[in-house]
Amino acid sequence: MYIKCQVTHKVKRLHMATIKDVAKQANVSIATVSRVVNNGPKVGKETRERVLNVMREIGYVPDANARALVKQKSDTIGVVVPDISDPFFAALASGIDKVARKNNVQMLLSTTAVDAEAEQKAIEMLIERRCESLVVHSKKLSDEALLTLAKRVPGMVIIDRYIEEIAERCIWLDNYQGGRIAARYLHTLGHKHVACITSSYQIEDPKLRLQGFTEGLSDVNVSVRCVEQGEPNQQGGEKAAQAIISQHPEVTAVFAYNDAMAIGAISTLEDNGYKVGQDISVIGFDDVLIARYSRPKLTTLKYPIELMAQQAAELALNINKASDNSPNISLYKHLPQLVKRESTHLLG
Amino acid sequence: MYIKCQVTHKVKRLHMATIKDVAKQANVSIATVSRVVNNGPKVGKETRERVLNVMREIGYVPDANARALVKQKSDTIGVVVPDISDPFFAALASGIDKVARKNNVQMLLSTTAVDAEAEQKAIEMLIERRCESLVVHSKKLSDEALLTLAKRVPGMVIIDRYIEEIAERCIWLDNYQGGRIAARYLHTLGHKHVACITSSYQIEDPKLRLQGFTEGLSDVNVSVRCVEQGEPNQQGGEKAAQAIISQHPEVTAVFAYNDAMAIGAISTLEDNGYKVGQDISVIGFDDVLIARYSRPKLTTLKYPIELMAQQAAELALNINKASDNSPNISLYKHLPQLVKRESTHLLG
DNA sequence: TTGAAAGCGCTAACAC
DNA sequence: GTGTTAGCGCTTTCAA
Repeated sequence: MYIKCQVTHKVKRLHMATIKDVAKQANVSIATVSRVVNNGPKVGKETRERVLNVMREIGYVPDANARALVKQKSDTIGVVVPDISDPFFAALASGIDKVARKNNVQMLLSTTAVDAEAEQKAIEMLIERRCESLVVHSKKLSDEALLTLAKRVPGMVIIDRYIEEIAERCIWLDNYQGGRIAARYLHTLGHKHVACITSSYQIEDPKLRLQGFTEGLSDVNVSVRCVEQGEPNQQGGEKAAQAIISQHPEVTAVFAYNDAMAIGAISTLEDNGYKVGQDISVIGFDDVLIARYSRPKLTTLKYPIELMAQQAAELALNINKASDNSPNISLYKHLPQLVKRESTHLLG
Repeated sequence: MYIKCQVTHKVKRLHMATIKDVAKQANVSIATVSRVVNNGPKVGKETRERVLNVMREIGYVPDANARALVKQKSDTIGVVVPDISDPFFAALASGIDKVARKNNVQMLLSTTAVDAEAEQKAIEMLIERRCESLVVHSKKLSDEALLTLAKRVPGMVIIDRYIEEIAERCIWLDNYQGGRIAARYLHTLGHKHVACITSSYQIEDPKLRLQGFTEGLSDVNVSVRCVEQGEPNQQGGEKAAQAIISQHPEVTAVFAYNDAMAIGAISTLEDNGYKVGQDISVIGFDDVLIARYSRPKLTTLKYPIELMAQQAAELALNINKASDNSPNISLYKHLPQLVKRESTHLLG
């Protein structure tokens, strides 16, 4: 028994100080220590001082895991995104982080490949960690899978996707209208020969944007000359533009799936002697950082992702508190906003 | 007593299923359930099946907090950065996330304002969460403060900063040499009238880069014509360039503190009739995404932050395992690499 | 192969 | 004001 105690003690030295250590040193009970740690109400001024000092001395740091265990909550908001190095998702994460900080909550980030299984696992991991709030960007999981998950986790909200059954927990962008807005603008500028660069990824967003674009255009009796697919990055945009100018030299305006593709397209166009913003118009989508840095500055549709992320975080955090059961769902649908810069021009 | 039990039971229904629920349902002890959850060795095949089924049925998800408590480790790597929406730090986070995923570890992100107290608190919070590994980017905390923290947390590594006493836990970039490299290159191109745009933030990096730049230049008998300070962003670069062209029109080359400032400078320059890459050269620092998207494409010094972050994460993770006590510290110092693109030109 | 029991560090009654 | 105590959900000996 002696030996065991000694060993235990020895091991302890390597670990962090616990509430017991503080209690012993300060000659109080652990309850009292707990009270001063949590700024509890009934603690003698002198006692509090003494405990505080001991805490400082031995470098006591409360164990959040233990606390989470007994309180049944971890003050953590979980976030699922495909890739944090993508500026779009960085903005998303940043928005969530801002409201998390304001609410004294930590952000736990889980990245996924763009892959259903990875998405499922990422969410599961956050549930294991007992995140009471979750903001999930998922493109690959089925509606059913997401629904099941949502049922299990009341504080889970979906961002960038609309699922009717849980509409009150979806913060999303109307991609279809985005396409229409682009179409209308190009029409206003007088363009009759337009092309569209879309993403080859099999998710809804590009389809909806293209559909909105096409329909918006056909409303004014112009039809899309050609649709080029590609990876949704600069290179994809470059290749697509190549195809467009070689096969459809009559085109005077291009609507790209996102800013990266738009900028890739611009690069190809300029390299081939076109003056973007004079000879040809290019319009992007998202309005990420590069849209402002590019030359010519990119006309694009602003995806207010940071704002949406903040809203999503707020929602996720609030569901668990006072559940405002009359949410104004109409506020959850966002519309992209046209940002006119230099890459588009009035025809003729 | 009855009442209490009932109440307890009622509350339980709202919460997640626990190991006990599984045990009861499957008619085994919690020890057995634990074994199957952790793929323990000695469990009867039939028993395992039964337990697995029950787990699925009642949707059991182990509580990571409880596990962390008893195992005294949380399989979490903590990261401290000022602002995740900054592409530079997004890249840093992404690097860490990659190795975290590979090691089945979650990433806990803590952002700070650029402020000593916030940095301290961020780190403390991660210690509370019992992150066994930490990667910290801190510019405002003093060496002493960082040293104290490092002593308390063996798995803490510092990134983007060198502190001699814990050199074996610092992954850093030689900013001074970066400045020299820029100087040498500009000299090679024949420039004699050069300016420097530096950051007004009071941290070491800009000072070192400027010092390296100045000394590198004076080695070849050219002196820096003027040094403009500004916020380390596009706008700061714009203003600085304004000052340079109005006060020192003879300047033919500019070394900017970072890519954002460089691009701001380019923007002002072009707006004032200069052809960057022909009339005047601009060189940036970092090589973030925008350097490749800008027009002209930016010549810059690559800060291999993602690589460094991976190395930092690897180091932080390994310190706690087999402590390789003969680390090759020389590998921890990184050199920025010149990336020649279009914003610089041979003079004359 | 399985179960009983002792905690991990902490909070929250409840008692004094 | 302060202490005692019963867990939170889990892992891990030690017995059986």
